[in-house]
Amino acid sequence: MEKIDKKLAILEAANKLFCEMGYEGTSTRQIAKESGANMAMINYYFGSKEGVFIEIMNERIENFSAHLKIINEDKITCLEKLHLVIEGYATRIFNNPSFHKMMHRELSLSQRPQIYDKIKDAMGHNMQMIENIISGGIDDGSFNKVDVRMLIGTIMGTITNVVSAPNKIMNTSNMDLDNPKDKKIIRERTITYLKDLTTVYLTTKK
Amino acid sequence: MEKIDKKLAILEAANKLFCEMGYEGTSTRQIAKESGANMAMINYYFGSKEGVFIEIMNERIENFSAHLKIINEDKITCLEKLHLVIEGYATRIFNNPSFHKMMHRELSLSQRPQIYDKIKDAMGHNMQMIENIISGGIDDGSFNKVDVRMLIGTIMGTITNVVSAPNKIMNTSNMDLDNPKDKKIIRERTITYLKDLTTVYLTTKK
DNA sequence: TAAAATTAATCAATCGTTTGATTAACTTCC
DNA sequence: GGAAGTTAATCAAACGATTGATTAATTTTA
Repeated sequence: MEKIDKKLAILEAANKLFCEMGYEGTSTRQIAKESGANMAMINYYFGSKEGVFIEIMNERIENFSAHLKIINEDKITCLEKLHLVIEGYATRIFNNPSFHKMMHRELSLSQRPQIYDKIKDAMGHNMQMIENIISGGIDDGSFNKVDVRMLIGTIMGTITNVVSAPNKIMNTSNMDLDNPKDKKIIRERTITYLKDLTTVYLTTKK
Repeated sequence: MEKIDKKLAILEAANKLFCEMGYEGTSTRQIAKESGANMAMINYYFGSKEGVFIEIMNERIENFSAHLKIINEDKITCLEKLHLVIEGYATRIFNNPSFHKMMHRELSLSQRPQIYDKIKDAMGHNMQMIENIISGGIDDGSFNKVDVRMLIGTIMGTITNVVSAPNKIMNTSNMDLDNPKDKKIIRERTITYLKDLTTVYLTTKK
């Protein structure tokens, strides 16, 4: 036997290709070539091309969901909690923008039901957690009474929008999220803005 | 003999299928079957499958851009202008959510460069117009000094987010954007929220 | 009747998947 | 301890199906 990590190699290659080319746009032959594995290994390990996709998704979503749980237990104000969530959420997405784009692509296509449900569940879970934070602030009077789920949609949607078209936000044509320096600039600007927006909207006395 | 325009029939069928199944996920044979035309007619009229796609995109984007131009000439306050833009933008997108999703799919995949550039140009043009409105408000002192392009990203991103996962926003599991009644409820809630958000954020005196 | 529109048939290429054979490492048994 | 048996891993080749595109023949239109 040569290598035992061929399975991992396939997952990594497939992940990269799915992000870049999309699911339909990636062939099993490309995955095999990129990973250095034989084509048959894909079906041998994962049953099918879709099996590879599902495994990648499951892994990522688990990993993603785990993060938010910690914040809600800290003994800090609701606004500080929310700002921690924004920071964490933005950091995660900016660290892997292409995967985040692929997730939304899957969500908007709603072809593979297994994946579709998985993503929606994960997103729903995250939303519920953020909703608890904001609702907590409203209940104790520190936040204005706002449309909570819409505000969550704003936070997520703004970040997604920046990630999918960073140059449109930055108004320059050579910003690149793959460049660490550029990425940091864009991410920090996004976080600063979202903190300001939520603070004003949630705590301004009319 | 049925004397309906086959060229138009192909465009309509392709548009529907591309929205539902994605570009790669749609075959020329499906388009032919759905439109009632022969497969060869697709290449006869449009040269290629991609030719069909590009024609659909060009048509839509032109149509979309035309709308925003009117508003900026009205003799109303900047805030009223912005709210008109929000209404118009939301209404457009909610009237054709599947096309809007397809546009973002294309944008996130950046495969077909011709299409990619077209979308980015159109979006950039729209953003510039909205930016002028908000910047105008900031200049005449009626708006706070905010991160203008980020705020535009918020408006667009929030709407996109609602469209791509309406049930997550509405916190119900049976909302359907294809149902006119549901669509109206979701759209109005989105517009109301965005008007409130922008008003508070732009006009609150600190 | 010439041009335009439409058709069925076919093209080479590529798709995801499956096959049967081979390799290397570990178990079992005498 | 070494031959025999068992296992998972890997491979090249081929599978049938489908892809987008093209051909050549036919029909419709003007």
